[in-house]
This record gives sequence, structure tokens and C-alpha cells, in this order.
Amino acid sequence: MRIGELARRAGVSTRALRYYEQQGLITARRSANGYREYGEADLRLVSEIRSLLAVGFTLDDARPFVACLRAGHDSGGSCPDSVAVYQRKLAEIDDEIRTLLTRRAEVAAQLTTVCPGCVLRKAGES
Amino acid sequence: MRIGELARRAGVSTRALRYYEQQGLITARRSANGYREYGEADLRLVSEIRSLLAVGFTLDDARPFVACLRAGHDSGGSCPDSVAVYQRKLAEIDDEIRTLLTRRAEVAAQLTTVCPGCVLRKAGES
DNA sequence: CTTGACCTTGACGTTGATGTCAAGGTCTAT
DNA sequence: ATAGACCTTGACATCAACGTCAAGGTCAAG
Repeated sequence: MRIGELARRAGVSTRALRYYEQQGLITARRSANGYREYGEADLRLVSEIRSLLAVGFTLDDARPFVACLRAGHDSGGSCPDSVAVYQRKLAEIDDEIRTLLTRRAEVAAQLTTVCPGCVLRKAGES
Repeated sequence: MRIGELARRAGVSTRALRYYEQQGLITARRSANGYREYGEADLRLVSEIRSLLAVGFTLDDARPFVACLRAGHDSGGSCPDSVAVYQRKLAEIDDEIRTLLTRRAEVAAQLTTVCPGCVLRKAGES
């Protein structure tokens, strides 16, 4: 399939696909006229990339996952490098959550001093 | 005082101060040679801006607070517009926290499937 | 008079993942 | 042969809050 079809099927723009290629995440055969040609495996790669981006991973983070899939594994996460990224990301997310909880408390405190009773419930609490 | 002194006392760069001025957050008298001249009130404004930025506010968010101080209030947050920003920010922070908690759970779930026992404790839990 | 610490405006660089033109080649159908 | 749907590479635009040069003016001290 050509880039337009892959884009439609993967739910991304052609621009994004070319960008992924430029970043070395995906590759494409070229047909005689210079058009990019993709197979089903590429759809799988792009889907993996998208789901990782969706949970806050960067394209760089996605590299090991793509490599893992290309290496024949049925899951992009089942390789040591991918697991390492998972763990690093988890730590990063935890850091961000802690930072946000701190900020939330600070802002709520400020708001309370000028408007007691204005603060609602804390995030995550029902 | 001139821009360098204000920068040192406020703990910001002169570039930042010029940027705040360009964004209409602070203003400066000019002495005969064209140098910016600031007073103590400006230090107060810059401090307010910095503390707001520190908790994740944008410069745009800081506008009502600066206006509030300029209007003579002793607290930048004690004006209706500021309170509104506080509440909006609180809601934004809560949204982000919820998003991150969801992501954290998704990533942890993925990691668990390929590496049971790899996931540590959840953020915020001890 | 000259160093050096200050100040001025202007303008490009940073970061990530694209969006959006520009200018043009390819291919199918009518 | 011509419309129009597809493809190509290249390159600038976006968002925020500055960092960092460039090129030059100002001023006090030695």
C-alpha cells in the first residue's frame, strides 16, 4: 500500500509518516515511480508508535519498541530495552504527578486565603 | 534601580524582564540616557510573576494578578479576575493529574504483562 | 583615554511533532 | 488531453519563555 492508504488505516497524517521515516522509526520500499510502498507490518509499527505517543512517550522513547517488533517479537514491549523505557517512563510520570500534586496544594492554599470555601475536592478524590 | 539590579534582586535574567515588559506585564520609566528605571513596586510585581510561573501559571495567567497589585491591593490574588484564574488553574491541574494517573495505570499494565513484578508503588502512595 | 561594567534594540535559536504551503511529477479515467 | 487524485522533496510556521549573540551607546574609575 502507498502512504495515503497507510495514513488512513493508521489514523495519522502522511506528514507524520514521512516524519517517522525521517526519524528512522519506519522505512519504506520505493516503487519504480519513487512512491513509498508499505506492507502490513508497517501498519503494525505505526500503530505501536501511535499508542505509545498517546500515553506520553516521545518518538525517541518508541525506538526500542519498534526495534523489538522488527526483531520479530509479537509485542513491542517484550524486549529489555523496551522494559527499561517503560520503567523510566513510569518514574517520569510519577515525578510529574508528584509535582502536580504539590502545585495543586500550593494553588489551593493561595486560593483559600483569598476565598475560603472556593476550593473543591482534590483530584483523584471523589 | 536599573534592570540589572532588579534582575539580581528578583532572581531573574534581564532578558526575562524585557520580555515581561514586551508582554505588557511590567513597565519602566526611562532615565535620560534611555536606561530603564524601576522602583520597589516593580520588584513586587516581578516576584509575583515568578511565584506564579513557579506553580505552572503562564505569563498570560499572571496578568490579572499584576493588575491587582497595580490597583493597590496588597495581594495579587485578591481580585475577582485572579480568583477566577486560580479556579481555572486548579481545574486544569486536576485534569492533568487525572490524565497522568490514567497514563500511569496504562503503562504499568503494559509493563506488568511483559515483566510481572517490575512495577513498583503507585505515585502518591507510600 | 581606555578599560570594563553597565545599558540599548534586534533578531535568531531552542523543543517536538507535526501543519501547511510551494512547486512539481505520476497515473487513472473520461 | 485534461481533470483530479495521488505522490515527491523542501522548507517555513506553530507554542512559551526565554538564551544568546550582534553591534553599539553610557558612564565611572584609574
